[in-house]
Amino acid sequence: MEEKEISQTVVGRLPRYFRYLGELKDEGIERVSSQELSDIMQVTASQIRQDLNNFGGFGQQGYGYNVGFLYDEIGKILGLHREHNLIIVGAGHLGQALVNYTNFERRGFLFRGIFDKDPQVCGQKIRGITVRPMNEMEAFVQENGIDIAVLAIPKTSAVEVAEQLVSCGIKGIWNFAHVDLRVPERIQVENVHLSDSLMKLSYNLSSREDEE
Amino acid sequence: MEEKEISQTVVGRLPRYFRYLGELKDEGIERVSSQELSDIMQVTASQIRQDLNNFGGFGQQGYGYNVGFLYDEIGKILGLHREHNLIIVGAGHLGQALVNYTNFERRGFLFRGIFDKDPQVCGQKIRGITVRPMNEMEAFVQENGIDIAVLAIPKTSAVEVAEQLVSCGIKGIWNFAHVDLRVPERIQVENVHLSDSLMKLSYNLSSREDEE
DNA sequence: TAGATTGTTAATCGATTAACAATC
DNA sequence: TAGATTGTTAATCGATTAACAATC
Repeated sequence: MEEKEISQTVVGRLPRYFRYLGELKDEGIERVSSQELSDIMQVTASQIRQDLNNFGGFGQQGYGYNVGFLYDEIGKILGLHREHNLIIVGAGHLGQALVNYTNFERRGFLFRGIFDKDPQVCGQKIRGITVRPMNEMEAFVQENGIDIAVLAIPKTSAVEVAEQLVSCGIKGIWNFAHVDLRVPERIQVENVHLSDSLMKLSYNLSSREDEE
Repeated sequence: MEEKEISQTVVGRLPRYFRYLGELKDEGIERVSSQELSDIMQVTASQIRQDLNNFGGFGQQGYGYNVGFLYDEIGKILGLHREHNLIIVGAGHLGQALVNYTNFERRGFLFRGIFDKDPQVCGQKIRGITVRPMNEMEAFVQENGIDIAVLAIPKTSAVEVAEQLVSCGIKGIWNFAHVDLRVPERIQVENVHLSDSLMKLSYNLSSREDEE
């Protein structure tokens, strides 16, 4: 389907376009030019046009882009037109926070199961979803068409759990554990390394001080 | 102090170097060459040398890099040799998850206060830290030398809270709200847009399918 | 000294911006 | 038709990789 491979740099910008277009749509705005979007989003109009043209000509010369149409198209590109079945591994604070964050569901990311190794936690319900023991995970993934697993566990167990998930056919891993997972190329991994992010902030604070 | 501005691309890689060097150090390994590190980290040796040389010559020809020394140096570059005083705004699930994540503390990021607009939540303690009402926030920041604020609140209130924080002298904002904050240039903002991250994963899952 | 490996310059590659012809 | 704005090519800029002289 895809002609050329799209760079991750471009992919990383798509959600932001999607967000701003959604806001414009909510405001009832029907059309937008790359220049107008450029002013709002603080990126160059040129970059916007280049980015969008990776996926096809969504605009019209002399008119610009139809907000609703472009919003829907980017949504489709991002795969938001279909539902994803997710499980969360790790029912700690972070796992709970993610389950309770309803915005994911609105975008079609549906939490189907929660797993935890702690027998004390198993059986409890989080937002209506029962926490299950780890030994039920692999069967659950296969029986419920789970495509994404969220790793909200310490790095010590993440590598092993990732291997289990791969072996039972998971397609994507949203990894909050602070390790780089080595998985077959067909498996998509998206890392959220919170402490890396905080260190970046720390660096920028220090370097700013140095300038003064 | 800094000679030239370091690109955010390079800065973004530093925490990862730091992590791997920490692991080598824990294993008792004393020296490492850029080539060895390259094999472990799956980046080119050339990039490692270029990145490190942005900050000075940490290695020695014919020998490589001293693991402990390089680890400490990168730590200093990242500003981890000094303590940071943080507050969390928003005592919801995410805010609680962050407070309970002890690794930040180990790196010198100390949570000094938690704030929430819900009177029901105020007065409660999370990991020994009392949740305070929002109207105490500005004074608290000034009186306790808070340099970083963590925004774990919905986007609807994030813009306003960010303005308050800026006005009372915050230096950095770790922003988990799904908005782009517009703050003066001197303020550092580091965004964690979880839904953007999930959408990226979703895109990569879809594009992978298309290839098959 | 010989071998190893850095620091650094030069070459390549990719991403961003500028420019403009195509066209609505 | 005239004006506006895209889609796209060309120019620039920055980041990555390769190569190698410096040096431990």
